[in-house]
Amino acid sequence: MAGNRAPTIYDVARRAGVAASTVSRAFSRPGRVAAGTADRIRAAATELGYRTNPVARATATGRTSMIALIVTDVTDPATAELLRGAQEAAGAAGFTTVVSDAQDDGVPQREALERALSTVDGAVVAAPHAPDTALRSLVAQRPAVLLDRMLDGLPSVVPDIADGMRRLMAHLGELGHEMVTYVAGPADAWADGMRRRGLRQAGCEYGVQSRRIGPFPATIAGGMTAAGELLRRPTTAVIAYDDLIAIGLIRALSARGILVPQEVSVVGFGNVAASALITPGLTTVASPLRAMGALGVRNLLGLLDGSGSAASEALPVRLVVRGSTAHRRRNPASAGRGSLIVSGAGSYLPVATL
Amino acid sequence: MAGNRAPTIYDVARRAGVAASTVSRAFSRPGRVAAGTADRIRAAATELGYRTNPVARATATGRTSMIALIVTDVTDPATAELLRGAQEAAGAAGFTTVVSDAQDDGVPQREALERALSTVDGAVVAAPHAPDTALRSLVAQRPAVLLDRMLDGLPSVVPDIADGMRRLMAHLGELGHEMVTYVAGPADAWADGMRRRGLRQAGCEYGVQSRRIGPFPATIAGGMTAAGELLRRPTTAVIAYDDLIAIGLIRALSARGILVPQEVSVVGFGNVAASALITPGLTTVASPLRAMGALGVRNLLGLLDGSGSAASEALPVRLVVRGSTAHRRRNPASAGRGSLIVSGAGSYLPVATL
DNA sequence: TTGAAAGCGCTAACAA
DNA sequence: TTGTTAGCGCTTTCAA
Repeated sequence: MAGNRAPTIYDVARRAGVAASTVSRAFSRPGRVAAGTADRIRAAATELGYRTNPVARATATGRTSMIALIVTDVTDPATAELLRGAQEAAGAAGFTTVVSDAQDDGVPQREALERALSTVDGAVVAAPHAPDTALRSLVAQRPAVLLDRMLDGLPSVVPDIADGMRRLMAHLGELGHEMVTYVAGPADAWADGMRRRGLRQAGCEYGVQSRRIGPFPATIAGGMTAAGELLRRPTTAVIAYDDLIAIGLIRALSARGILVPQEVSVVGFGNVAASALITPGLTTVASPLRAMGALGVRNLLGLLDGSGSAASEALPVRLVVRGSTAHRRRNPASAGRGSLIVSGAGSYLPVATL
Repeated sequence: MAGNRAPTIYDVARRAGVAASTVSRAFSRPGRVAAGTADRIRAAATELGYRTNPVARATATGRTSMIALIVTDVTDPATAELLRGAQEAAGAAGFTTVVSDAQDDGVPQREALERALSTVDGAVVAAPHAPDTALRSLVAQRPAVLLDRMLDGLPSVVPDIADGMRRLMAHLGELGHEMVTYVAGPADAWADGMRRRGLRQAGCEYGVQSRRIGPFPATIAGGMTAAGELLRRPTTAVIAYDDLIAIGLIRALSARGILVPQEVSVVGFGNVAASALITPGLTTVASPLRAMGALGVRNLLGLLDGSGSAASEALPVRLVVRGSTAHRRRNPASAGRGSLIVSGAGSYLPVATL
């Protein structure tokens, strides 16, 4: 028995009666080898149980066919969807994915990130709150495309937030709301800036006023905190930075006896699984997460083989209407207890049909 | 300018005035080199911005310092926790993680899995429903440890299901339930068998009868289906195979006007995030997912460097009591039922405690 | 403790 | 179309 090590191209070459380089060609660029020869080689390979060794190939070519998926929180449901899309696209293109959980750029993770980065050809990065500088230093090391965030001229794939905001405003406007409160997410988040801008524009467009509270952390706890502030500044409709905040909001509001959506409508961004599970279901803007992950990878791959442009793309979103939004009440039934309804602003609302 | 390629040990060697092999030693096994020399080398390395090349090292040693995390569903919240724990442990040990989403062993993914497998030193596998044969062929290729599932003598890390069942039974028994219905998960799932066995044992121990319906898919939809069958065979307490089924059950039951927990108590397994979000909150058995992921990796690493045993370990679970369980009603108020529930929207049900 | 030299398995000119 | 021949950057005997 000739040792137990895995067979190499040399073993295959000997058995097929060709040179090792021919075997290499047969696998790395089929077509560059005569059909008959290729058949013999394939036959020999399967007999021997030969499998190409990606590591050896990588040393020789300098390309590993691996890409890093760098995220700040694997446990975030949105991240998971992004990952799935990215993995599918990578797998389809023959690439293996290394996922690195950078956990908000914590110091201990830095080393792991560096390690991961040095073995991949490029990276797809979903790090909504990472500091710009961190991203820049990352991009300096390897080609990368950003997910769910834009930065300078760096290639990225994002949802069309402005359009999402427009749909939200249209929806809320139809329901008779004349003013909405935006519960802001982390101040450094690119998405937060986009939502604010979208809010202003859509507000003009649909004649809906807006004001803002926050920032709050993009978590359920953050939303619960925000609810406190909301109580002091009544409103009939709130747009939360994301689903998690919206969920926290709904929970805290409900706990205090405020009816959602009867007294206040709440909407979010994201359409995470939990938004369909809570009571009432959350009306939200759904980002095409899976598609974003996949497109991010495809764009990165295009960048790597030079066939792609380093452009940014905004993918269409869709409005998912659930139970957390309702028509603005003319006469709040809950007059007795600390209602959230704004009585003022002078104007009586036109009651549209539901 | 000497080209823009990354510096190698040769560059460092020249600058430090030593041989390349000495530089190699300085990084791969410090201590095997004189302190002064090591200092010079380190200095030269940082000046040049040298970083070890993991790929080259891997060709030379045959070990990549990467491990695969093979899962069947990245979007499953439990999987995400497992991943996080595994990643932390791997990172701490200087290992990079490749995650492969095998998606229930679908054919197209097979190739991606093979690719991933051939670049790693070993694998941690969280594939609750994968066929035994798939696991065996996997383990034949690389050392592996199973998560949340046992198979033969393969090393694995699992939760202490029997104990979880005991706690559940004790809890339900205290609440006056004399008979529970177990809503089974996939028949081929190892965990399902364990739950059934645990159920029998704990039933004896606490004098609680049990019967079983199913199997059902371990999804919310599966739970909703199960609810239909449950209606035909009334019960005061149900133990679901997992949280997802339990959630589906609660939703479907509520939608039909059955009060949880007043008319029927429902418990699950897993303590996924959503179980705290639904109304009522789900009483469930929490597995130490993060710890399991981490331990799985550590055990794998032990296996790889020969310092570990190929044993299986069961980690302690804990009972999380929320609003979905209550004392058994003497006289079920089925009279006015249905009218009490506003399906999907109302805030009549008590808001679960977090 | 250090250096010289031979690989690891593959790819990529360059020739034939 | 195929073979020859250098590497890729690192580790690892084996000597010195």
